[in-house]
Amino acid sequence: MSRVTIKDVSKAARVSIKTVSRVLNKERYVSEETRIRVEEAVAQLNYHPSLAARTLAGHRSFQIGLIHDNPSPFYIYNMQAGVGQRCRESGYRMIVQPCDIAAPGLLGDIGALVDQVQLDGIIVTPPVSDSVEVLAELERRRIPIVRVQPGTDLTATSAASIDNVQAADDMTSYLISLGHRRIGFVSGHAGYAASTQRLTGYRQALLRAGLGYDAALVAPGRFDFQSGVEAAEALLAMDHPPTAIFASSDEIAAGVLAAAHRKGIAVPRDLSVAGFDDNDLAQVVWPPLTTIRQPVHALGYAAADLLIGAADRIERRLLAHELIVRGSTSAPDEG
Amino acid sequence: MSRVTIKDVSKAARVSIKTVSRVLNKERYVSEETRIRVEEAVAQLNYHPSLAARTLAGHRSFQIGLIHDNPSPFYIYNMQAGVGQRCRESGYRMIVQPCDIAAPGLLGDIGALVDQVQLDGIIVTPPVSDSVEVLAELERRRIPIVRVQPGTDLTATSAASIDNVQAADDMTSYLISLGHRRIGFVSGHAGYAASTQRLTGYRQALLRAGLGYDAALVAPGRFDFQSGVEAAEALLAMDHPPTAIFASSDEIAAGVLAAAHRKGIAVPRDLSVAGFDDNDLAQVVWPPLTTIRQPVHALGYAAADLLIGAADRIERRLLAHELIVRGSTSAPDEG
DNA sequence: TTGTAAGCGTTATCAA
DNA sequence: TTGATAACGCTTACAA
Repeated sequence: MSRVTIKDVSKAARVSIKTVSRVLNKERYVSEETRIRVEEAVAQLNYHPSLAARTLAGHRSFQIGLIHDNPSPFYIYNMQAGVGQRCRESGYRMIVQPCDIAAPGLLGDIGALVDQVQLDGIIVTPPVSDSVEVLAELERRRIPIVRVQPGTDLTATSAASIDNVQAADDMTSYLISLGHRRIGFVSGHAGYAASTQRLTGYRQALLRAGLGYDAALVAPGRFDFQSGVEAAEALLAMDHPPTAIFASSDEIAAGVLAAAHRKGIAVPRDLSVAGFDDNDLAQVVWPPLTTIRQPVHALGYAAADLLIGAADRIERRLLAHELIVRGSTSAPDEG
Repeated sequence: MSRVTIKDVSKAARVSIKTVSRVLNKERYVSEETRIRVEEAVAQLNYHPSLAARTLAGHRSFQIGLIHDNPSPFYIYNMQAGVGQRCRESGYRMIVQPCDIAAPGLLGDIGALVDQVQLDGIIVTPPVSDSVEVLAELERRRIPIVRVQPGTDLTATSAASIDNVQAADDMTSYLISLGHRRIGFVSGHAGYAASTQRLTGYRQALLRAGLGYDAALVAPGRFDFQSGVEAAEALLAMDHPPTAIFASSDEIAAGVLAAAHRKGIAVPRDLSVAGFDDNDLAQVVWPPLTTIRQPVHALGYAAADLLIGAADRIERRLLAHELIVRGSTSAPDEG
């Protein structure tokens, strides 16, 4: 039951260890005949090279890290699905490290992860992607970084994003096309870049349509259910309440719907509710909601792809909204 | 910018490499004075031992795998949080591998993971935890396995579970204590062990209370929203409709609530709705729902703990329902 | 209690 | 196009 090593393969294929290594790493200068013999031996013995040995001897670990401190299970789930898919395609492993951005040992934990595992690259999702401390710690280690949806220092690292402004503009334009003239807006949490971007898109669409921007129609939210309830109650209590409300997240949208129901307002007949579908949440529970899907899976795939390589092969057609993918040249080659 | 090695530490502490290794591994026979000197050097140099080298030289990789094919983001999120927490406590890394239980290459993928990474142990969540093929593949590799909520072959491996029967019994008893005499039940998906267990608990509580078990009050569900809607419509259309409905999952419960609203039935005044809170979903959107919390985070923690050791230290008080934790003796020691 | 030397299974270097 | 040999950074014998 002991391990099958490269030596066993080399014996079975009657070549040197180095030649097996060449085949494994798809190096050039291996004759077709030799390659086939080696590959047969590999399959025959069910050989899997030791990652530890490859890491120690070479300069790649075939492992990438995914760091997050995100309260949304849906986001994490889809992100991991995308990153995981891209990893599997190239034989990489995904090391997931949930973290607490406010924890005192955070920097140490991340540093330890990078050093101990010798990660080939690391993906950070919001809000960690905008932590200057974390970014500084990672940069000191000269490890390829990809930030997902960075809100600041957009050109500092590789990044994968969607265009929140455009998406919010599209949704607002859609509501306008339905005939709405007074469209309320519930914003996201103050500190998040996405909040500002979505508001910008909303405003931009209104102005372009000649409807004007009325600050009274914008209520503050916090990306959660309760803030949606509160914001909707305020908006619906106005003298001239909006006929449509655009929520900055689906949890907010669910809260808006709940508030409308409480007031006996029919959705979508008397009130159109639209929202970003970050969480798949509202769609499941509340079909009357109109949503813009945030392609988190594709974001994860693109992020991993920037690390693993072959960024050109991204299937952009998968996306509800165009990804903005910026690559760095320091990404390692595919293995 | 090159790596800090054990050699650098040994020089700084003026001891041999082996002594540093002893301190790192908390071996005995190191004088207090030496240990302190080494630890200072480690901190000073910000030294992190190479996992690859430790794995290659030793017989531990300090990495455990978490395999899942579960459509519930909440489940995955909480599971990872629990496993991740336990890993961090002992310097282990968590390798997450989402999979498709129906994919042809599944067994090969899992085998490759175990062999390449030399995992110290592996955690499998439902429904993978009941796949005989996967379990056989893992057992061939003699790797410590922990199954979460196994439905079959309960004694085949280490496992972490909650008592679904007891939890459903408790919830049903609670509804009875509220005065309900006709309590509907919406079951989960047919193939899942949890479905049967929850139904058993429901029935058991009814019989004990002398209310009798009426199969007409049991409607089939599939753990999702839509099946909850359909089941509730059927139950509420009966000549003597139930005054309470116990849903086997929170998504079902959300569907039940939606159906009740559509019929103009007030919840919880005219209809009590109860459900398992697997997803945190219903609690967020619908406060009138009574739920039994499934302590997924604790399940993950316990599962990782079985692998990493020190099973005794589990905080059982965290749990809504007692965990059933069965350990094997093959778990590696803490590092 | 501490140190020396021989691996662990790969890749990198250099030679053939 | 191939192969020998020295790393890689650590742990495990085995000595001292």
